[in-house]
Amino acid sequence: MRREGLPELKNAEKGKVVLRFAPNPNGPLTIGHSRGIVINAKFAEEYEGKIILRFDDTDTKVKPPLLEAYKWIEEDYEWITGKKPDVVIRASDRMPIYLKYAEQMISEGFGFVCRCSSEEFKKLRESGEGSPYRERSIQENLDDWNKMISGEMDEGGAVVRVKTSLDIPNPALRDWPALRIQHKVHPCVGDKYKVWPLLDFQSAIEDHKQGVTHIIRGKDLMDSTRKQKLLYEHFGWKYPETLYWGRVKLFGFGSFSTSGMRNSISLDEYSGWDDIRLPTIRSFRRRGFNPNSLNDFWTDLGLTQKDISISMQTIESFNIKKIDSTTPRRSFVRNPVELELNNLENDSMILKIANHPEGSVEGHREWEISNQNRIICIERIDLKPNIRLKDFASIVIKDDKAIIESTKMIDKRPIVHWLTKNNSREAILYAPDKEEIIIYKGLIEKDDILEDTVYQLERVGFVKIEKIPNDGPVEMVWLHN
RNA sequence: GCUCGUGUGGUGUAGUUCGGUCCAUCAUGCCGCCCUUUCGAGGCGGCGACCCGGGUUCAAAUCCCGGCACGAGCACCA
Repeated sequence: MRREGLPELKNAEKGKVVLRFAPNPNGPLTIGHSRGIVINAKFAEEYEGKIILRFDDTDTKVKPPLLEAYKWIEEDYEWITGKKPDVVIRASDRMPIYLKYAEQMISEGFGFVCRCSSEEFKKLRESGEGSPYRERSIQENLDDWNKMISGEMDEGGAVVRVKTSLDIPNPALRDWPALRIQHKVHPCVGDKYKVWPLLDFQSAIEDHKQGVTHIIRGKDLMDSTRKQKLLYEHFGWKYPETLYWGRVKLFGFGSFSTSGMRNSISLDEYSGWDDIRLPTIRSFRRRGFNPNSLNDFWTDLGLTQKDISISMQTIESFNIKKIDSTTPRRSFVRNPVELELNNLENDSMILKIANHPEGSVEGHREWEISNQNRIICIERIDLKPNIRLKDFASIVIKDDKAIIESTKMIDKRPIVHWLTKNNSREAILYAPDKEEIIIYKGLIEKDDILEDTVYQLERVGFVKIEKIPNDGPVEMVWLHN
């Protein structure tokens, strides 16, 4: 039995599945995030469920939210899935809820305020001891809690912990921290809150409030699941089904973290979040990737807990399959050499060049060749005595003359792409190469090109034309071979 | 160190729940051929893997035991 696509969801009822995708809005989405979007969207489609886009923006210090990123992420999401999420929420909007549950936790004695420093607690945890603050009275805890939320207590002065058994073998789970003090201004809600929940707490509460039935997350969050289950037991809630995926590394891209990219961009090492060297969704979109190929790619990878390394070539091959038949061909001559056509059969003629060799893109371009218009350009690298100008004629090159031998295919000489000088204009192609951008200068067809359109430049590769200015060169960005 | 997870061809992936139909699937990659007026696409063929060692069994990728390797968590990040 061979399985196609994704595995089945446990305890999933059609129409009742609720999923969520929860990024940190400290930057736009990367190609790595797109896995979460694609997989969740796929499951939502299969089970007729809904997806919540939740912004986990409860850290103002280490990964401060970027105000613009909320909008960007919604755009990125929509680009990938072709639709909007069913629900969009921001954790920062829902602070009263989290604080209320935190207080309930303390009042009912399964949470406590711990005044240990992180170093102190680390030592205690290692030796299997509990915090000296864990056995204080509920009233003492509540008093400290009020100092925390009023702003009386300094950052680092205390955290709220979820009380667990100290006998749990996994040290990561013991008395785990749920909320901490952060006085820094939040770009959305200002300085209203002095205490912010940590991911494990905020996410646990919110998943319950939203009725999330299935969580799909990275396996680095396995201990999060375990911590949250402990919290759910305290509250008497039922924890969602949970699935995990492993780490994905993209060959060809170094390790990019959102905060790292943010820093590099602020240092002008990159032109912006859509810099063609960056593995962001915005960059992929800019370069002309088809979002459906991302869907096919991640679905093909499926959902495994293995840590994997993927070649960009694999993603690209999915994209080629998606776009090849609908992408018009054009001619781009790098390092052009001018030649004068000789031996024309007619004084004037119009060449019809198909937009696509298989005809899957309708139409053609018309190139005029005449006695007055007989200068052509080919790439310097193609400068050989006997070549064939694609779709036109076999020629012999002598000095700067291209002497037509025949318009018929008379032998198997190399076929090269070319242009008439009259129908050409300057163009620049920007291609990412690791940390560099390689610039190719050349000539492109003057007519029949459109901005924001993906073309396959014959014998070069797929590109997107970004700008066709009135003056100056056409600007193009590299997609792939 | 403690805890958790993962190990199928170059890269991914199916099969592992209920052992036989698996001399192991599919994709990508690489090689060759065909087709094609692109170094693209398409077609055909080929290459190449069950981490290791024991055990159970008529039979093990699949079950058991023991190693090994890799990754993650043990943050007042997400």
